[in-house]
Parts: sequence; structure tokens; C-alpha cells
Amino acid sequence: MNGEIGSLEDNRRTLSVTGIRATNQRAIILEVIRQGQGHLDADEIYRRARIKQPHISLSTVYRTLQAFKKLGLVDELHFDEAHHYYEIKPAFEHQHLICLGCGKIVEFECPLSPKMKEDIARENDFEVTGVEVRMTGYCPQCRQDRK
Amino acid sequence: MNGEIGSLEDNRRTLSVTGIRATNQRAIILEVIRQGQGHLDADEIYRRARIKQPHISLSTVYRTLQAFKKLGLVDELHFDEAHHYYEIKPAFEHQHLICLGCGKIVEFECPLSPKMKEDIARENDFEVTGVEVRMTGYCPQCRQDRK
DNA sequence: ATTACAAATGAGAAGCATTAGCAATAAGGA
DNA sequence: TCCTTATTGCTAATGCTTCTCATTTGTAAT
Repeated sequence: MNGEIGSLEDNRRTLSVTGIRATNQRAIILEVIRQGQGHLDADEIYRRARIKQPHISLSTVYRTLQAFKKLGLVDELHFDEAHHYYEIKPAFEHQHLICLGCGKIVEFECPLSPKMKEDIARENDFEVTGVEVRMTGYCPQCRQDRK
Repeated sequence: MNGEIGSLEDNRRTLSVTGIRATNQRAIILEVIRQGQGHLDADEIYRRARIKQPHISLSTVYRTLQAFKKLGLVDELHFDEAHHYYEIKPAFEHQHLICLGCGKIVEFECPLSPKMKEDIARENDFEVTGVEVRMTGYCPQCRQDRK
């Protein structure tokens, strides 16, 4: 019962393994991000975390997010220029398709990016550590609404 | 002499054609961006514009940049999350490779993106209007320095 | 040229998301 | 359990961008 995947216990264990202190706040934030299906911004994470622990502070959310990012637990995404979004580091590499109408985000796999990465890296003599592909457009629904 | 490509006169003409008022400030800002080889942020544009017209206001820079973006004269890029960068709308589609060490930005062409775009659009039933590929990594020099 | 009107500007204030500072608290090993 | 030190919460500060509004300027019509 206590100790299932995704539970606070489990999250606390995850944190211990990484070497940082396993605080309540961190376990809660990790839980929120895991349950949130990705793509939450700091404020939304804050709001959800407060339901579980009302006194949690926004600073802690930001600091924790930075820590998780550094540990490689989460990825930071920049869909628009005003916010950062966070998602659990995904098992498979994927990219994002964003609707300019409603903000909906669709994930897709992009099988050619590994080859692309190699080519570009070789041509420019770079060591490439990350590839981000972002497409923007309109989803079926929003296309309908715009007529 | 007055009227060469890229001159203030020429920029003023460019503006008239687009339908917005051809003010001094706008001509200067366009000149700065054109001469700047792309990848300038608002503050840098402001600094350079002030050399040509000391009283120009930062607000005007921001407003003008927004206007240019809307007109399609410039592209707005988000390399990091803190700034926006602007470049003259390029004739050929290209992408960016960013060095995490020194911030250097290399442009590269990415010939597969059109096909990719189509595939993704069809699969998700999206109308895709934009594709942005961002790679991050380390340039030869920074790789050297890290040893 | 002159005029009239809307659009654009300058200067500073306001708005946001994010970060920093610091005293109080809690985690984890001895 | 006690000690040390990382972490937290609160608040103030920062930095980029946008807004407000009185003044100025471009433009098209006279």
C-alpha cells in the first residue's frame, strides 16, 4: 500500500538514490509532476502541491525544479517565452507539437533526429548534447473554429 | 549614395511598402538588425540604436520589434528562457546550434524538416505553420577548455 | 504649403516570472 | 539522541517586457 510506484514513499526513495535529501516538499513536487502528465509550469505545480501541503513555498518549487533538472529527473521545456514547463524525463525521446489556438500540446516521436544530430555534429565539429524540435500550428478543432 | 541597400533611405522604403509609418526610429532599428548579423536581443538593439539616435526609447525598441515580427520582417528566437533574440527573416529556412559554453550560435540548414513536417502534420491532423529545431552542445573551443 | 487626425514616441511606472537573502527548521549520519 | 548542514519559507529584489499617457510626428487631404 505504501510504497507503490509513484507514491510518496517511492518518490522519497527516488530522491535518496540521487543523493539529495529526501524532504517532504521534494517528494510532493515529484509526485505532482509525475501525476501531471508533463507540461506543467511552476505556478501550476505550486498550486497542486499546496493542496497536499498548504505551507509549501513558491521558492521551494522553483529551487526544487532547478535541482531536479540538474539531477536529470525532469526536463525543462520552453513552449512560449513567458513560462518554463516541466515534464518527467521521458523514457523515449520525443518532440512537441503545439496548437497556437488552444495551447494543446501533442507529443510525437521523431525517428530521424538521431541521424540528423550526427550529421550536424560532424559538419560543425560540435559535441551535441540536446535536440529540441518544436512545431507550431493549429489542431483540428481550432481550425474549425477559425472559419 | 543615399538609397543603397540597407541604408536608412532603403529601410524607410521597406517600411512604407509594408504599410506602417516610416519613422526614423523604425528605420534605425531595422538598420541595426540588418547590420547585426542576426541574433541580437532587445537590449543590444537598444544600445546600438542609441548610438545613431540617443533619445530613442527602450519601449520603442520593444514595440517596433513586435511590429516587425507581426509584419514578418524579423523572426523572434528563444535560445534561452530569459531573452528573445531577433534576426532578419532569412531567405532560406535554417535552424540553430547553440554552444552551452560560450553562447556561440551556428546556423545550419536542415533539409529533412519539410518532409518531417508533412508526416507529423498528417499523423496528428494538424495544420503546421512553423518548425523550430534547436540543438545544444559544445563547440570545439569550449570542449578544449573543459579538459 | 497647411491642416487635421491617427499613429507613434519617450519616459517612467507597472507586471510577471524567476531568483536571492536570511533566519528558522528539519534530514541524516555519528 | 545530538550536531552539522542542507533546505525551507517568507519577503524583497531582479530583469525582461508591456503598459499608460501626454506629446510629437507621419500622412493624406485640403
